[in-house]
Amino acid sequence: MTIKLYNTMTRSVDEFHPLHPPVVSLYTCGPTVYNYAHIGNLRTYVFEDILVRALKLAGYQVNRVMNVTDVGHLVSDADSGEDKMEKGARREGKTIQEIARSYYDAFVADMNRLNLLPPEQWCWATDEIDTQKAQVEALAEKGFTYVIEDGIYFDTSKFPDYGKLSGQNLEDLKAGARIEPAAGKKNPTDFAVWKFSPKNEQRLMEWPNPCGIEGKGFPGWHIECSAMAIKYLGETLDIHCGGIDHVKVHHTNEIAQAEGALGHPWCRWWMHGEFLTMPKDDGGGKMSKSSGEFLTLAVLIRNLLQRGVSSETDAALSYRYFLLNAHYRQQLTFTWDGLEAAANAYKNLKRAVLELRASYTGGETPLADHENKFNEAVLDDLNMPRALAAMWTVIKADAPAGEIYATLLKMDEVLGLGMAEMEEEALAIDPAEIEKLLEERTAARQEKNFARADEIRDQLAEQGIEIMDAAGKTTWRRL
RNA sequence: GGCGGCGUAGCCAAGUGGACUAAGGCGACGGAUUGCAAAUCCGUUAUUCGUGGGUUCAAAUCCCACCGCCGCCUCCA
Repeated sequence: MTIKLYNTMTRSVDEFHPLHPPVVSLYTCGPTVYNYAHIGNLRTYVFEDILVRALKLAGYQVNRVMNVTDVGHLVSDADSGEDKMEKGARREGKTIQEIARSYYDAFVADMNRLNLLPPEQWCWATDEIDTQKAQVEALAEKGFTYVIEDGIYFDTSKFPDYGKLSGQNLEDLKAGARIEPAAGKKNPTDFAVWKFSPKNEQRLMEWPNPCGIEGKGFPGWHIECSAMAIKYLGETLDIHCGGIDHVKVHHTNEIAQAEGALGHPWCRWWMHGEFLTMPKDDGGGKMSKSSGEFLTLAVLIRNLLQRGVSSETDAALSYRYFLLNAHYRQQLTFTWDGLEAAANAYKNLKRAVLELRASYTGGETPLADHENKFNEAVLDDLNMPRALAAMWTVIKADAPAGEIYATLLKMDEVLGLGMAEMEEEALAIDPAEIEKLLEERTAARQEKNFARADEIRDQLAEQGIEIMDAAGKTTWRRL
C-alpha cells in the first residue's frame, strides 16, 4: 500500500517511498529534559506515533531515532542566556544528571500512558559530544564557520539554500528581524555550532573545544540533532519530524549544518505537527514550556478522574482520542469541554469493544470493506478524523460481532487506543453482595415498594455499579 | 509592520471544483423499553459551508473585497 504524506519542504502531499525499502529511517526531535512535557508537546509525539504506525501499516519497517537534549539549549534568543539544563538544576537544587534522568523518566511514563511506541534508538546529547565536535570540525574545514568571542558560528551566507524549508530567503529574514543580532555575528541568521564557556562563570557542563581552540565549551543546540541523526541513520534520512515551530529556526539550521558538512542533500521528507493552543479566556495562545505555566498529562488525568473518568488509563487515552479527532496539520484548541466530549466518546467506545469482545473467538477475520476505508484514510496523510469515522461505522455495522471486533483490533494497530487491553474496572463491592441486593430489590419491586428499590439502585450506583432492568431479569455492570 | 493558516450544525471536526440531497464524535430532542430511571435500539438535529461580489454548465471547494480568529517573525512541540 502506498502512503501519501505532506512534505513541509515541497508544501504538498505526495506519495512517500523510502530510499531503502522496506526500512524507513525516521528522526524525531525529542524533549529537552529540564521540566515536564506539557500536553502541547505531547500532541507532536502522538502525531509522530501515528506516523510510525501508518508507515507500518503501509508495510514498512521503521527505524526511528529520538534524541534527549540535556545540554546546550539556551533559555534566551540569539545564542545568549543560560543553558536550560543548568537553570533547571539550579532551580531544583539537584545535579544536571539528576534532573535529566527524572524528566526523561517522566517523559517515558507519559509516552507509555499515551500508548506511544518507543523509538528504536534513544540518543543523549551529552553522550555524543565527540560526534558533534566532529561535525563542527567538518564545517570548519569546509569554511562554513567563523570564530568570534563567544563561540564558533555558522555563516549562513555561505549556504545558498539557507531558509529553503520555511520558504524564506536571507533578505526576507534580515528585513523581518526584530531582535538585535548578537555582537560579532556576520548575519542575523548565523547561529552558534559551539559555544565557549563564559570567562567569569563556571559552567556545570563543558568539554574541550573543537578545532584546536584552547579552552572549553559546549555544543550549540542545533548541532546535536544533525550530528546524531547522521551517526545513527546515515547520510540520507527518509523523514525528519518535529513541531511546527521548528521549521524556521531549528530545522532550518540543522539543514544548513548537515548539508554543509555532508555536501549533499540530507532529509528526503520533513513533517511537522501543528500546535495545540489554549482558548483566550484561559490564558490564550499556545502553551509555553519555558514560561513554566503549562498543563501536564498528570494534571489532565487528575482532572478527568474528578470528572468521573474511571481510570488513569482511560483518562490518558481519552486525551489521545481527543488528539486523533483533529488532523495533525490543523491547530487544535484545547478546552475541558472538548476533552470531556472525547472522554465520553472513549467510554462509549470501550463499552462497545467489551460487548463485541464477548462474541469473539479469535478466528474471525476483519471486514475488508471497513478495513479498506480505514486504511485509505490513514494512508492519506494521516487523516485520523476520517479513520475514526470508519471505526464508528464498523462498530454499527450489520455484521457478526466477532468480525467487527476483529476489524477493530486491526484498526487499533494504528489508533493505539488500547482496545485489546480494555478491561472492566475492579469492583469496589463483592459480586455476591450485589446479587443479594438485587434479589432484595426485585422482591421490593414486586411488592411495589419502589422507594426501597430505588434506594438500593442508588446505593449500588455510588459503588460504581449500574443495574439494568431488562424483561424479567435484572443484570448489572460497572459504570 | 512582514509571513503563513483558519472561519463548516449547540460544541469538536472531516470534506477543498461534479458520487455533497456536506462524514464521524460529543451534546440535545422525540420514540421504543421501564414502576420511574439508566443502559440499549430507532429516529430527528447545517437546503447549507464567516459576509458580499465574481469565474464556471457546476463552488463549502477557484478569484477579489470585507469582517473575525490564530500562529510565526524570540527559547519553544
